[in-house]
Amino acid sequence: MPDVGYCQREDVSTAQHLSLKGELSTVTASRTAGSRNEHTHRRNLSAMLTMVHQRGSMTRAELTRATGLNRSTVGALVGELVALDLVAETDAPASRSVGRPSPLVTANPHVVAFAINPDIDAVVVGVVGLGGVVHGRVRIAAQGDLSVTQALDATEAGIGQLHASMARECLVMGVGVAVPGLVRSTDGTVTRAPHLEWTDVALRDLIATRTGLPTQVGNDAGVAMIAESVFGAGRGVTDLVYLNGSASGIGGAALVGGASLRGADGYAGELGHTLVNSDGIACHCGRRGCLETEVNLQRILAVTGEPDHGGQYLEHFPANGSTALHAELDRQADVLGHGIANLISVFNPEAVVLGGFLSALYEARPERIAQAVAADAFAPLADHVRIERAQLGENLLMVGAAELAFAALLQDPVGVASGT
Amino acid sequence: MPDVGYCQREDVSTAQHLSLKGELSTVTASRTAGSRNEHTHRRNLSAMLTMVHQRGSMTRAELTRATGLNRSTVGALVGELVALDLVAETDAPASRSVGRPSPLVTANPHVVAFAINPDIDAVVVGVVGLGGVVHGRVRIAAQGDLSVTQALDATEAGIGQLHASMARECLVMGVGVAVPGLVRSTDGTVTRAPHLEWTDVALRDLIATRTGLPTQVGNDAGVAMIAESVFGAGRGVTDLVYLNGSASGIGGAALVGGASLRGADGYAGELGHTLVNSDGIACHCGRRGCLETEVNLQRILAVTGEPDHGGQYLEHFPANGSTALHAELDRQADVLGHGIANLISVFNPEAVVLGGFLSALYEARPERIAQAVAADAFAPLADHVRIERAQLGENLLMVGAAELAFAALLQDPVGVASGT
DNA sequence: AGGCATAAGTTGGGGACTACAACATTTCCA
DNA sequence: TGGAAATGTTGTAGTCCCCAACTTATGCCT
Repeated sequence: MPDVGYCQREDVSTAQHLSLKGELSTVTASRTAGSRNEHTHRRNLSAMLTMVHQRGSMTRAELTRATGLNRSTVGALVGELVALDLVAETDAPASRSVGRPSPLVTANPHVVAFAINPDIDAVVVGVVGLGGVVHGRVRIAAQGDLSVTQALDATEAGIGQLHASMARECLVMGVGVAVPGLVRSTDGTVTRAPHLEWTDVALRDLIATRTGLPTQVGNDAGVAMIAESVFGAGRGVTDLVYLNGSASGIGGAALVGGASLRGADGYAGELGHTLVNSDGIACHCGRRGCLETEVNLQRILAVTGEPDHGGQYLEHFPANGSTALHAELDRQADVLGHGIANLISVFNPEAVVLGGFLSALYEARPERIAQAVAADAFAPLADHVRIERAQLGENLLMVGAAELAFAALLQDPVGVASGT
Repeated sequence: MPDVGYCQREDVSTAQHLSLKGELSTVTASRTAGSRNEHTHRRNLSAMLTMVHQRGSMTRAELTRATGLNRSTVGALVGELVALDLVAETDAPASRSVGRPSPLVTANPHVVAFAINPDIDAVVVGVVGLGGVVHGRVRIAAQGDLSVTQALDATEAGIGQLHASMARECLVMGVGVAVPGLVRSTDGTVTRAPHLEWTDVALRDLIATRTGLPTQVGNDAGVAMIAESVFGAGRGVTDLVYLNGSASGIGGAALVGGASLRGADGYAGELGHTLVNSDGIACHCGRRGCLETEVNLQRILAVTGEPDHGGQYLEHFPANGSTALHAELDRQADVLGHGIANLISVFNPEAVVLGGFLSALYEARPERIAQAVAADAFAPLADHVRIERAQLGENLLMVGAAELAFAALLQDPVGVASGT
């Protein structure tokens, strides 16, 4: 019997996000010759659970239309999800139209995942339910720079705290971790996290053993992109580029044909290290003129003369700042526009979503960035692209990391939920 | 993971083709739509036909192992493909191992597609069979620059010539077109082909009405990438970047998680217009220092003082050229290395495949390019990436374009073949 | 208030597909 | 020459979905 879900880590990691990606290497399959009819059933359950999770409540009628399946089929499938306690059916809300009211199907928010985000000075731990509901979060400050051991301790402590305050009926599906660094997708190892100064940390296994829960690890920008694409500015978009500006640099990720861009090892999407200015300053990556050295919060703080206390300008720049600040914002807006145009040439996205201080920069200089993009990119590509600010605020990484943990459940509701 | 090759992400490019059969409208919602039992059958047939098409002959036993399906199921499926005349079963070759010999299943090379490649001075038309066999090709020269009408006439003439010489039993599945320019994937319109000076040409419909055959249009680099990924240097690779250097510029394409990168409108992959040198010369795209202005065959010809007569240096550079040539090759090798490093940061590919004069450049300066890549890219990404020369020669675009035409058949053998 | 139209859930029959097991066939090797 | 290994073939059972007919629930109109 294939014990789907927890024990097969490769399964879950390749199935990250919404899409099923088959591989052509067929050697591994011979053991678990999958029953195909059964798989049809699983796919339909998966599609249905994914819909109510992502789109919120839906009536059974809406589910019928959305899936194209027969009413009777939908009824049976929903019943199965209800029996697994993954969704709940409630009576229809008052009078919306003629006809017999259709029951409302809602993802059970008490099916939860823990979300972990280790950063330089703290670990943030949250608990997130199906539907993207953040039930709670705690921030556990580090003493000095965050070591791996500290991170593990904080993870355990945070989960413990949240566990105590959680509703009794909560069902924990797993742990999702968003790490600011390169994460190898095959085994969830943090190959290199520059700001944490971590190298080759087998984080997935460490957290999995510490917590006893199935764990998934992802790059923070990738995780944020997933969150925005499912619940935020990228809703319903299949091709988008996400750029996040934090105090420590620019992270990037892309959604390509509805699937997140992973690359051969999971390292894809280092969009902060694409060239925007050959004459620029040296980047810590060894190159010169990377996007993240030219469009950079520290350089803005240097102009304003402020110390960096972490969070300023991640949402807004002052409209009445100094001339020097305005000049620097102009410069960075131009460079960002060039960088975006470059990415548009590569990805032809439907939308470009900006988070962190890039969102603030876009708020401050929307037309300037749009002009730089229009000037640089091929017209057919630039014409249709939407530039948008990220919509999910402080819960961005929590929701996204939880999404990592939910992926296995969403892909195979019966296998994962009934095995628990 | 129970499912192997037969559960790949549905290909958007083929979805549009299905719609003309008046199929279910579930195509548009394929990401979330429900799955049916008949889909299972279709996917399995598709997987099997795709395998014999791409890998060449396989025994039924190999198919059984590769799909993980039951022997009886495979027998029935193969029988169906034989009945449709899409594959042929032949007796096993002499004694390869113990046991009853397994019949050899081979894609029927007489199931063919026409491949069209309009270029500045000519249209090349070919006829390609399943399995990637090029049965024949003709080149029809243009008078002056190639107009759309000329291209259509040449297409018709070329198909006519090839038709006359084709085996009687050939079954024509459609037409695939490789165009040097931006092609909108939704309707096969050539939005802009700079070197042909075409703008907004509804090429798919024009050729479809002219020939009476279902037609697919793609960008030439994308088409070449598909060919290399299926039959050439990118065999078995799911994440690769392809760069092709022609006399008129650099085309690019990427394979991402086993699917070709298309973008929202199909324009993705303009890798020749990514920045490599802010101080570089102006590009026809309006920017400065694009990869294709810095790594450029014309600039090499300018150094050697030769006139451009089309085909030189697309395979080899002379080892004993002038000092100026060598200096220029060095410079271009360095720039190409930087550009590749940039793309590696973005895509984290398993392989980078170089075609056209870039292949010749890599042959001439392998270590120099490798060094530039290693110096610029993150070590974890650069370490594993293979840089390779394209393997398919003059048939590259023929095979790739035919692949466009075969896509619908490969995805739904019964629907397409029995409808013919 | 009571029918009528609309919309949707429910139930049972039928079709399509795959798995499995038992049996038949072919080849290699001792 | 017979046994082992590998494979094809056939019939049964199980799963899943669709369809049609029936039932239930609501809004609207007379």
